[in-house]
Amino acid sequence: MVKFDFARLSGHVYAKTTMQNHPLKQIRRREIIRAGTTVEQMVRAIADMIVTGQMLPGEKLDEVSLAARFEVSRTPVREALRELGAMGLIDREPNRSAVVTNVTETYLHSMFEAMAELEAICARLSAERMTVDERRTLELEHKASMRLVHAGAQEEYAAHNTEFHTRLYRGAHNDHISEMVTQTRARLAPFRRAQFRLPGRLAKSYEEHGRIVSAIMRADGAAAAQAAYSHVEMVSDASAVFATGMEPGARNA
Amino acid sequence: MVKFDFARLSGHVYAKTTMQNHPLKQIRRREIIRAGTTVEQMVRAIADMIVTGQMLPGEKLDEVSLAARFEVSRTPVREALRELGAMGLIDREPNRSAVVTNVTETYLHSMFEAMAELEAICARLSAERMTVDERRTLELEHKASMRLVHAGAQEEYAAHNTEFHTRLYRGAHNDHISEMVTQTRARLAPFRRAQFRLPGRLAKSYEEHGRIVSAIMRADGAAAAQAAYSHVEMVSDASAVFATGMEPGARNA
DNA sequence: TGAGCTGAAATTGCATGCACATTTCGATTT
DNA sequence: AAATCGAAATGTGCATGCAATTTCAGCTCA
Repeated sequence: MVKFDFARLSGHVYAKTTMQNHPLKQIRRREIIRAGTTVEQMVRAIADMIVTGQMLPGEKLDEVSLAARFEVSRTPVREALRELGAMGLIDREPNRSAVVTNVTETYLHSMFEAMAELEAICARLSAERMTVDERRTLELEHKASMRLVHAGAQEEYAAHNTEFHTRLYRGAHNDHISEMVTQTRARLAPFRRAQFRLPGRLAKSYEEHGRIVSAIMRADGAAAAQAAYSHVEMVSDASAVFATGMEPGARNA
Repeated sequence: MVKFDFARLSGHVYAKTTMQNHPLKQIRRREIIRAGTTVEQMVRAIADMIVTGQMLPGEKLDEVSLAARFEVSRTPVREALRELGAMGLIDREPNRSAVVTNVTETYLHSMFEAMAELEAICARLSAERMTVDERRTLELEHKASMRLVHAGAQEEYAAHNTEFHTRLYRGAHNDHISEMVTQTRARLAPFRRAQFRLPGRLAKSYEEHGRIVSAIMRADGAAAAQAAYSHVEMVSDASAVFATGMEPGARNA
């Protein structure tokens, strides 16, 4: 049983919230330490494990193991699990262990479709509402990413890609839509992980981004929406390969 | 301090999940009794109180009072609060009491806009995908509601209205979009409650529904989307009157 | 052989208790 | 009288413990 190291999480120093029996009580609580409560940290940590594929769909999450792993009691673990359940990352049923959500193929499809629709909305709104600064940064960052394509830097391009889409969400200037699309994106992450490994996918992605950017630059909402929709469709197709080959629930702890 | 009666909730018989000291153990657990765990019931109960306006934005939800009210310990209360927080119905910060979410005016606006976009998507997809049965029922129910408009039956029309929109969500045949729009709708409920009291709103709503239905019947997705979008815009405008007049946070327990 | 039963082990649901944080309110000072 | 400080009161965060449920290995019997 490997214990979990909170400190690794998101590059922040970790300190237990409750300073029970701790001699150094004078450290300012969480003014320097941007970490939140134990539960919040656990939520992030577990969500991360699911989203990055360290935990596969169907895998069980039992409370005592998690409590041991994080070195806390079951109480905060239960709260974290409840929140993860609300986020849709795990399934919970009364009196049985939580399980990493194993979406059906049709539900997965509905999520990809929803993703396309939401991204299309964001692109359209971005085309209509982005400030000059936002537009300029979007275009600059996009052009800068060409280097990554030529270098074939998959990891780095993936990071750029996330940022690109986040810019689109923010550019829509609608917080609720941003939240919805961000959450949907997180839930789809496990199924989208390996897409940039497909040959030629990087260049294709870059080209599709280009279409979105150019539509936004000329404030053509309809074109931006269209470009964003088909971009997500491509990703969806590319991901479907992995999703179906995944044999969910196979690795049950 | 009035204690809460679980049995009143959603018309189902209530039985504590744990049968501690109960002689009748042979009743099949929760096959007949559709109630769920204590926490689930509390989530529903509290969400209901918020959504129906029995609890106003800004009102505090302290754990000990709730525990007393529901006659449980603080542990399940905390879990319920965590879930309500994830649903966006309450705000929680470490070491302070949960508070009924008091959305800012701009966030409220973003939710109404998101609602319009989502409803438009549902209407478009419904126009493209509804089965003949779904289309027929939608039209029949819509026409039947004319009676309620003439009678001025606000309560009944509100119920019909909910069902009408739910039909649209289901007709889109996309579970994830359904979930998103349903959740958004729930969060907006407190601000939309009184809209049918506005003079002439019933007839206007009926007319707008009619446009959506007719577009769906002739499978015109674009028109359906357009009609749905402007329908929600109307509701948004009608609700804004109440939202701004609400003076949130005024009634702090 | 295998389907069903049984009881112990593993695991979840909730109550209780204590440490720490925040808020409240009165005493003291200016 | 207003402002400030500090201690009691109120409330949250988490640990621990017990009852109830689920799981599963071993057994029974058709």
